[in-house]
Amino acid sequence: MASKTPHALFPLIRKLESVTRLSASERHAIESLPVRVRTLSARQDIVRDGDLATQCCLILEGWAYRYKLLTEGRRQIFSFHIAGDIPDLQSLHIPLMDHNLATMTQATVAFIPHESMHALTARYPTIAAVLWRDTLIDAAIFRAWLIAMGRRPAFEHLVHLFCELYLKQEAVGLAGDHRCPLPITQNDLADATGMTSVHINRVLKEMRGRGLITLHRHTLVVKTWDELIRACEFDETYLHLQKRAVG
Amino acid sequence: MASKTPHALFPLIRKLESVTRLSASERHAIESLPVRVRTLSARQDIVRDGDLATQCCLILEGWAYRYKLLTEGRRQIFSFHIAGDIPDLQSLHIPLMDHNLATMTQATVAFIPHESMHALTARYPTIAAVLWRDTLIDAAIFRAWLIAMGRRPAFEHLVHLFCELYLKQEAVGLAGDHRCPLPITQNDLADATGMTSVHINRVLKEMRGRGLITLHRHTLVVKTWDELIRACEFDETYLHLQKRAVG
DNA sequence: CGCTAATTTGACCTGGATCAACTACGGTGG
DNA sequence: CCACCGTAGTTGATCCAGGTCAAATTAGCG
Repeated sequence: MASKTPHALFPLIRKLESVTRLSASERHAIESLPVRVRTLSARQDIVRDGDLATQCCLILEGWAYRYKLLTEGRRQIFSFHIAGDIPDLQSLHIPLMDHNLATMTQATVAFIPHESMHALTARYPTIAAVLWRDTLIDAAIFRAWLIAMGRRPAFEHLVHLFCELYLKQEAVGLAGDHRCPLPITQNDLADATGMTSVHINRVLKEMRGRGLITLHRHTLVVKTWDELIRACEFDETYLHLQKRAVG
Repeated sequence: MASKTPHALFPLIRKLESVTRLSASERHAIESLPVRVRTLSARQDIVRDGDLATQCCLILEGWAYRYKLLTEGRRQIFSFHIAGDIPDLQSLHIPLMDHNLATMTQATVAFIPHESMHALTARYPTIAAVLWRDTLIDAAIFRAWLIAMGRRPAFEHLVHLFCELYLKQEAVGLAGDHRCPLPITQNDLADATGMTSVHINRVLKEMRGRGLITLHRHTLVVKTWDELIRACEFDETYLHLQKRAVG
């Protein structure tokens, strides 16, 4: 491994190997996937609601998010994505998009044709299983968001989201020392939580006031992790994070 | 086909064939799955939050639902399931349950060991793909629920849910003529939509008043489908229903 | 018939929305 | 270096959708 130059799909391989051990041929098959790497500017749609997707998008760097627009300017954000994620993996089996995928920040992404993914998963059931699993975790996160929307008050809801985003980043080495990037606006937080940006602002003020967190210049600083966990009954099980199998 | 006695897994085969054509050996492999058929009474847990699942549960008759409990008696319902659904298919790749699955009504279910499912999907990528697709639609429905929770007022939200439940049942022949079973209480509707049962009751009254629907004795009667659709900007794309490939 | 769970209604309350400024700040161009 | 501008964040005042509490009323069901 150390002798090879890092492959563009390394983030994907790392993710798969955190769940299962890949054989040499499996690893080789992945590395042979045809990829098109692109750098996109912030706030740019990657696939749109209504599109027929023909490729998947692996995030190599930066943030992306998924959302849907309703009438009267309403917007619902479904998820935030970081390096290693394939936010539109679901399009592999449901090509007709029912929502949008866009960059949040400037981002580097790798596009992989569905065709190649289908060939890969048909030949290597293990790889198919791990990718499938990934989409299931995606769904588990949706369920967590449903709980937050339906049964948590605003304060708890937002704390819960922060815990999730911190842990997701920590798992891939993007967060640490109680601090992580959070390159999203209060308006985005509002559309992710079903609130208004005004109320997000007030809840953040309250969180600062209680000495739980700080959110400044797109950086989240967690003051007291334990209290944060307690403030929202956070149970990380649903994220199904592995203990860093591969460095 | 007509010469065979109906197999217990026929609802599953029908679902798979509505998406793809199965070869004789694929069909045979499914019919050879070891199943344990049971009839359960209403409101009985099938798998619990925290359990390590070892089998999947195919619903043959009746309703099931998934939910999670929080402190102070809060409950969030994630989904309702009918014949043909495998509500815990996700446990195949994430055995550690992060929520509960229970019957809503008395129900007949078929249990299939994970082991057999793994063997089946490893051998038949096509079957794996269709089952994977099914879990992706599950996720698509979660997204629709997120929108409803986050960005729809109560009335619209509930109308949307009714449209979804009607169409899901219609697709498998359980609804028709603007009428379908809805064997759930107003309290369940409340926990599914993030409201209180009092408010559900008032919204239902309003819906009756506007002549949109009737909900009585666990039967939903749609008075004017078009208005219902319009009242909640319903777009059925996310359900990815097939045009009845197999009868 | 009687018991329990489910539905319905009324009175009142509140978390978060709405509306409307105002402030801070990172560019950008002169 | 500063003036300008657009985006994002902050704050106050007021409002209302939906929650809470409590008490009937009705439906199932053994």
